[in-house]
Amino acid sequence: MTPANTVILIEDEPQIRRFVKEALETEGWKVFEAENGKRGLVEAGSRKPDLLVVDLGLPDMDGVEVVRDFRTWSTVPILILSARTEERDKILALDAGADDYLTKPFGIGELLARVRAVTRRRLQGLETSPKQCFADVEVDLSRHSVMRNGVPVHLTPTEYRLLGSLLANSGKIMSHRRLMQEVWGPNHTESSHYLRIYMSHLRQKLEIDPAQPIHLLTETGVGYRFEP
Amino acid sequence: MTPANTVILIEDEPQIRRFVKEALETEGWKVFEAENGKRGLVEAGSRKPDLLVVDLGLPDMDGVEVVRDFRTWSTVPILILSARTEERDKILALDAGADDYLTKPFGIGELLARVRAVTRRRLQGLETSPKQCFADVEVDLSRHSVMRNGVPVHLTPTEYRLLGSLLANSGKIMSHRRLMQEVWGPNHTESSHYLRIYMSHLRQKLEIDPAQPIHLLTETGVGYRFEP
DNA sequence: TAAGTAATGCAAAAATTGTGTAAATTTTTC
DNA sequence: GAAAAATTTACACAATTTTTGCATTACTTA
Repeated sequence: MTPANTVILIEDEPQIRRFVKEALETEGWKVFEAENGKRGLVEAGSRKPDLLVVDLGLPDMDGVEVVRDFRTWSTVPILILSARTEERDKILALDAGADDYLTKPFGIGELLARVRAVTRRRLQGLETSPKQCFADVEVDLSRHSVMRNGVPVHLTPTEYRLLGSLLANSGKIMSHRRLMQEVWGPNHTESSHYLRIYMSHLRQKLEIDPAQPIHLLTETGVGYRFEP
Repeated sequence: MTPANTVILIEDEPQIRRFVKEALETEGWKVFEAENGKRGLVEAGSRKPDLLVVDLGLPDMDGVEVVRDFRTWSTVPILILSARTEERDKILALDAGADDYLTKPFGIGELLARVRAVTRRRLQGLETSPKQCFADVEVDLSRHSVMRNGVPVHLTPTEYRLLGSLLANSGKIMSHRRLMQEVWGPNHTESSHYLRIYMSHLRQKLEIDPAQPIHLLTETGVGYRFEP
């Protein structure tokens, strides 16, 4: 878990709360606790959680009510903990918007595995890809997108590979031979002719003054270099 | 009539298979059965399912292996049925990519509620709301409905899956290979010929000027992208 | 510092590859 | 068996890569 993800744990029994809290913390979760439904909803509203773990049997309101209320404004995953084994209870909670329902007593391992399963899809979607910026240009190599002043810039596949190769070795000099090999493959290492043409294209598209490049630099007799 | 959702049921015991099949059919699922893992994977590859229900104890291979194999090319939800109550088994299956794990014996009601929970999440997808709008078009993936200026637009199942795949990854480039895998299954990754034909259909049906698309965009040599 | 040589930049062509669309044919579905 | 959908076939068109050609810049040495 890269950035400490936040979970709200709504559970009135202190022992179970402590047990679950410790388990979640071993997986890198930042846990906020609430001992009743009302406080839980307030916490959920202010902490911007990535997950809710809710006990069904709360002192002030039913857990299903918590789920319903929360679902009116958020799609964050909800995992239910409950001592109730009745099928009717499970159906009610799941149809109210819960993602999973775990019956007490349960093992730490299963709890954590279900948490992983329930948060997996969301994590995939929220994964922020690394962006590289220079001047008025923003490059997201993994998403294949280049923006200039917020306007998309179209690059051809070859232009893309060349830019990627330079950016991946930002600041370092890349020899003609090395660049040719990375972009055109191992059979095109003699000439650096294509390189000049495509460097020219990149400068036209990305440099403020293509004739006086400040980021896509020539190292005469050696190769090229990207300077951030 | 909206096209029925498809589920592959991989289960060797005939009684349970019939029991589960009938339950799913009452909810409008179109059920394809397989009595072992190999056949199940073949069915999954050719039927383009929206859900997999897998028994862990299969005669030819372990259910976890089925999950792993399937997950190499599809993100469709997987629900595990199992007689094994060991925590270790649950953890293994969930971490292999299953979305939920139901222990035998189980009730019809709980099974269906868990199916609803698991597919609801999928339709909301990666942080996408159930309804997506662009230009004069309104798409509701959960209802299988597409409207244009309030008028229903008919899409064939393939057109629908392709649109769904693009919308679920809104803004990102989807490679030919990835789209072919998601829409035509793991055995059609070489050619991107169908893709061009169905992209053309979608543009005819959804773009204001199909010859100058502004939402269903081509990334020459790479793939396609939906721009909201 | 001027002239010569090597290296680089760039435009525009030809060649190649990728793409859009219609229509005919086969397969599936009801 | 009729209708819908998927697949196959065919070809015009567009984008990209490669080739060609030459002007410009950077280094070297007299």
